[in-house]
Amino acid sequence: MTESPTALTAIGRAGYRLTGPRRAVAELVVGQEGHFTAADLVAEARARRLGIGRATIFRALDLLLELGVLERLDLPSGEHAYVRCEPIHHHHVVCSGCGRAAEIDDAGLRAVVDTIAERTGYEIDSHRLELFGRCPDCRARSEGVPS
Amino acid sequence: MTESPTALTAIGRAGYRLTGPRRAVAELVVGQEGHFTAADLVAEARARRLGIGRATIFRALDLLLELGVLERLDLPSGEHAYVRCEPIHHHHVVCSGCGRAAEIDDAGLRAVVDTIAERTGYEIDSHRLELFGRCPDCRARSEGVPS
DNA sequence: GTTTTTGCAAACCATTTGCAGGGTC
DNA sequence: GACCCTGCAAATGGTTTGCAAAAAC
Repeated sequence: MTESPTALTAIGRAGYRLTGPRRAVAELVVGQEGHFTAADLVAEARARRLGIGRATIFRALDLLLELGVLERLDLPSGEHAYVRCEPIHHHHVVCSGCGRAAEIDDAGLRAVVDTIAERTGYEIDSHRLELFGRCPDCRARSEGVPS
Repeated sequence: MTESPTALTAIGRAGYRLTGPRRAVAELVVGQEGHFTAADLVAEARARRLGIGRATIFRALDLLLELGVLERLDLPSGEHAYVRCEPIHHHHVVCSGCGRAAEIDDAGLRAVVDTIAERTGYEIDSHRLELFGRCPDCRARSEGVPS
């Protein structure tokens, strides 16, 4: 169940130095349940007295983004948050209750993108789909009362 | 071809006061070709010596967002930008060349969202799809040289 | 030993807010 | 005339940067 190796080996393999602070940030990231902000990590690092500076956390996040271990989310509120993800899939359903994110595969989206490209004449390089809702757990927690 | 009325009548109809600064911002917005940032408008307002403060511009943008005349985009860079749009459609293809955005309708997306809801068990409240690519004009401008 | 990385603090940028004066309905 | 809106300047919050010391290779 250790997912840290993914992040850590990615760092090493990419030719970046495997330093203490980076390990620490990777661990913090792995410990996050749902989505989280840079500020969350900064706070947690301080709370645990890890002695890691803001800047280092931001730099580590950038690195993890670049390696595809994390993805940056833009929440409806405009906040920037991050979620862990597999380096391949690239869409998430984010729970507005607990912040947890589920990864989703194509689900027919490619066809939609192709349709749009055709209709608009644009050559589409990239896209981002973000979905927001309530996860099964959060629904169960509140739906026991059917009015 | 005047699109200003849309924005202006929307403001009035919604019960907000139709003031000089708001008119001015609406005009600036209408004059934008592609997407733009709040900073762009601030700079332009200052260049034209309109005497409108930053705060007012931000407040006017919020208003236009609320009225559905504008939509906020999160560019791949993480920047916040705005585009004019019809109050109904809610997805855009943004040109990375000129910044112009085309609106797109469903194009099968609803089915995709339903599929995702079914597969993940999430109850999906909202979603955001942003596409980035090159518009026909920008493609034509550079594609004259087929290798 | 060389090069990368870190921590700190200051700088920076975008956005928000408090408030007195001015404009709109 | 009452209330909404504006400008200003200061506060805020998030992110970046410069640089000397420390760590990794």
